[in-house]
Amino acid sequence: MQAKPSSKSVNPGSAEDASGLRMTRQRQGVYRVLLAERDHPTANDVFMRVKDKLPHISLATVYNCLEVLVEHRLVRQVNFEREPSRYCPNLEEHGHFHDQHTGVIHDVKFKPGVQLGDVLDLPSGAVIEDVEINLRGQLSLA
Amino acid sequence: MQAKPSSKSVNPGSAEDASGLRMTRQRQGVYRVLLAERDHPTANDVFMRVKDKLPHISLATVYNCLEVLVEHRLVRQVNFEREPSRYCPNLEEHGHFHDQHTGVIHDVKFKPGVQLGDVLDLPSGAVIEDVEINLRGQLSLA
DNA sequence: GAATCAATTTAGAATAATTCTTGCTATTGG
DNA sequence: CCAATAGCAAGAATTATTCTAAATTGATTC
Ligand SMILES: [Mn+2]
Ligand SMILES: [Mn+2]
Ligand SMILES: [Zn+2]
Ligand SMILES: [Zn+2]
Repeated sequence: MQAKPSSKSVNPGSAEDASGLRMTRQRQGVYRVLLAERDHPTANDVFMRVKDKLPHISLATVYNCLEVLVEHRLVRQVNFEREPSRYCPNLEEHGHFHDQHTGVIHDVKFKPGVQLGDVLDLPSGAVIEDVEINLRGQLSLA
Repeated sequence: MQAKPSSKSVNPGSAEDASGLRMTRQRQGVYRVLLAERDHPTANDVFMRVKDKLPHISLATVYNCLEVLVEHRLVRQVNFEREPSRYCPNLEEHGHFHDQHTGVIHDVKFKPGVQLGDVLDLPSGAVIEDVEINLRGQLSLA
């Protein structure tokens, strides 16, 4: 259990979001990199990109920032097979299509009104916290 | 390119399946372990179980066997987050539900007649080779 | 059955993404 | 300003998996 430091007024003048995330320069930088190009970069990709703005940032910090952004649900972590994790700022529920020809990962929207239970034979009493849909294939030009 | 050794008759007396997989003692043992308990064991789980029958088998061999069984589609590899890979002998198309309370992974069937394209807004021209659906949550007794 | 020779197995080393440790710095609230 | 807490950086550690190299197996041919 964690004793939260008492703050009477709601963080006056502090750069925290509603959930108490402190938006440091590094977290800001990492988050901006993710928003800038929505191409699902790896931690190392993010590291290389964020160095432009923050030349002294470390890879460990990039991992820390990504972790905290994921925990606070500003970003989603995407895992394909056993490849390095990728990160995605798209907060709508969506899946991913990995084009194995180009290597590009595309967001895939759910059709409106579709319920998981319409599609899958869920164990009775299952409370789903997280859904992950990953597709692999190719884009044929035809 | 691989020159296949010429065999006039179709492998008389050899223990190969149709696709040319040689069913060695080790591969047999690994495969049997997977069929015996359909609980999605890790490579290391398989290693520990198969040792009963093959005390000299190595972990590297278990990995090799699993890889070749996956390539030959006798077994599926299941990845949750960044946890160790798990292996599943259920060849029907299905998803997985990870009960985070018990740690058990349940197979989840697709409802009959459901097409991926009914549910997802696939990129046009996408040819899907592989579908992976992973759910995380809990089973409430209610 | 023996010779051949590629496929397989094994033990151990190597790899690589990620996590951990530790000492330092920055920020917060008082 | 002070004390407490949170965050950062550098490098070490972890660990699932893959690789290497040498020994073994076993299918095919003689
Ligand atoms: Mn890729
Ligand atoms: Mn688990
Ligand atoms: Zn995405
Ligand atoms: Zn399964």
